[in-house]
Amino acid sequence: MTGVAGSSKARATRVGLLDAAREVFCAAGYTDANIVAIADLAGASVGSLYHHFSAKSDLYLTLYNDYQKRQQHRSAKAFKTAMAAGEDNTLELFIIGARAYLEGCWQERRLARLFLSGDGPPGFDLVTRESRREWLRANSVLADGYPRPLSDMLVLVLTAISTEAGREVAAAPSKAKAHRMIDEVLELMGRLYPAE
Amino acid sequence: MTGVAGSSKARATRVGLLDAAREVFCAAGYTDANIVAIADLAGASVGSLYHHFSAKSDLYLTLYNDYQKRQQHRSAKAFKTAMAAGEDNTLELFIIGARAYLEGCWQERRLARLFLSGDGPPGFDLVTRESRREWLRANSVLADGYPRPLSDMLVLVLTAISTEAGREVAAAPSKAKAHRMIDEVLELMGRLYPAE
DNA sequence: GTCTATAGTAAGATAGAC
DNA sequence: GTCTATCTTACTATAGAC
Repeated sequence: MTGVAGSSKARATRVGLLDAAREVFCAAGYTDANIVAIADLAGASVGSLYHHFSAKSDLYLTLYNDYQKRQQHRSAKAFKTAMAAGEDNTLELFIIGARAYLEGCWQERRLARLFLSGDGPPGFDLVTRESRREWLRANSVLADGYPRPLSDMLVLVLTAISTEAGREVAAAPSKAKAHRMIDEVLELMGRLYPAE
Repeated sequence: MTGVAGSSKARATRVGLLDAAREVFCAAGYTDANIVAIADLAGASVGSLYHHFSAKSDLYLTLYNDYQKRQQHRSAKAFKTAMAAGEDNTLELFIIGARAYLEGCWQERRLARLFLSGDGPPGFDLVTRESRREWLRANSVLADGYPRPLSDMLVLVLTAISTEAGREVAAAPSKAKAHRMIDEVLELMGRLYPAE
């Protein structure tokens, strides 16, 4: 065991802190979550916590970035599958990506509720807005070369719908209800097909 | 001048504090706004501020409720005018109310940006969600007796669109751009007309 | 009844020993 | 890397003058 062993123990501490943070944040929200409670639950000290993370917001943002990466991955996968199957309608492709996102909101509903609750660190809404832009950019790279990109306003509207629907899906009382909601909202998106 | 004179002076202090709070909140957002700075700008003391308002959040919520009342009033007025003119399509009525709301977002863009920024007191998103429900309830009372109410999901989607569009309108660089955005987004809402 | 000055409190952040 | 003890910052509350 050389330096790597210490590193691995540190990693375990870090992971434990993140697990504890997820639990505490999901239970109490951001504002009411207590740094001491997170350290305690992880079986670590406050000083150790601050060794691994620069602030309460850092813990929260790390959890968010991991979550976001998983959501991005789900959408990209669905998107690529649809393209490989010959789908070439830009709005349809967006809707397919949105379905993957919304199903992810149901699967990870505790985290989705947390991040969509509005109770985050100062400036968190800017981070989420940036993530959405990133999501769109990544998908539009995949759709590169397609003839008709969607108008800015249509994209804004579709994104707003996805976000709000995600909140609702994450709060749904059952899987069946969640899927019914998803079907409904995607049907509404489909009505937005650009008029000639 | 009896007790009323003192009362009137107190009222002036209160109004001055609210004006100062609006200025500081709009400039700095909620989190970075400083209670002392608000009192100073109003030419009052912190103790005086706490005599009139119970907390920083109380100042913010008072500003919000006033703003919300003005927005509600704009929508209701447009709504009633349209109904008097014989408009009886539920979605059309909603869109007319949304136009009034969005024009209000432009007129009061500093406040609109503040309240739509996501930087408010803990739990403020619940307050705004409640306001939206209130807005819908007030309007649906006006439209009482109409045959086809909109589905829950359609209402959710329309509300999400209005909110997000309001944010964009409030950030628009010119009146012309703002109105172009409003026209665009209302046109998109119109496409959501329930299919048979 | 209204305001000024000051103290209290809670929680996130940090310093320095081990 | 981890921990304990301490510090800082703001919001909050109150004592007492006018």
